[in-house]
Amino acid sequence: MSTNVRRAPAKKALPHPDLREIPVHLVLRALGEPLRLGIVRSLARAGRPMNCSSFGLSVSKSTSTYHFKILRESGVISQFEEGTSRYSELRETELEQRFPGLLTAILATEEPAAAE
Amino acid sequence: MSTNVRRAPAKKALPHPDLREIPVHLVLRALGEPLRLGIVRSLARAGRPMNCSSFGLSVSKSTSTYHFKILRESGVISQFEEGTSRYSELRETELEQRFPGLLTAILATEEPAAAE
DNA sequence: CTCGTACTACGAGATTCAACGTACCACTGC
DNA sequence: GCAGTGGTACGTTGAATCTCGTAGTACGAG
Repeated sequence: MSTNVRRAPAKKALPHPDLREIPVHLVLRALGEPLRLGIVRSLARAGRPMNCSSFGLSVSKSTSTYHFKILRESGVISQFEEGTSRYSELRETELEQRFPGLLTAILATEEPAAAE
Repeated sequence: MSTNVRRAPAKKALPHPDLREIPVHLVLRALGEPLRLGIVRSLARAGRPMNCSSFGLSVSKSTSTYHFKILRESGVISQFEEGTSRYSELRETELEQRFPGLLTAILATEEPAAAE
């Protein structure tokens, strides 16, 4: 074969809701859960997509999937698959446009000693 | 008796949590409920204490009490009794100090057609 | 093809939440 | 005193939420 960069990593996007159709109380409810808020904080700190398994959450795999799904369905994060793993990313810009200042205000809050 | 203004209305305050001890996820959860968010919006629009019964909520008395209690316990509102009724007030200034920009950002969101 | 990795979907259990009715208390006005 | 108003507290019920285990899919390495 010509080169060794033949195959791009196959970023497959998953379906995401249109943020214009998300009422603010859904976002608040999604972030009103310590575990999910922690995920969002990590994502914001990282500033780039993160592998689901690199959060070091202390719950089972199926429980993580559940929380990531809620975050995705409430428009807070977007996810795409790359190879064998799934990456999550904060929809920071869109969120800022839809709910100006909201995410910033929440993230500015001090952390209650990150669950390690 | 001497005069008819003898008795001041007897503003009796109720116990409220110290906002410094409220983690942000509690506030988010409290506001992540449409009915409670509606109450907070009304309070913000009024800009002054409101009688519990003047919200015109379409739930039973005991349910209102329940939601007001949650808002009070999560530090969002304060309540005091005056005569025979109880008034609620947004803890706007304290909230702004504890979580700068948060309440503003939330209230700036358009309302999904106020439940009438 | 087989194995291991990374994650999902489904079903089940425990806990929490939202709504209600009833009973009750404090105050007002008659 | 007695009734009415405005609200709480308690117990209950149904729904939603959170958690997990199991089974299964999709991919990459060998």
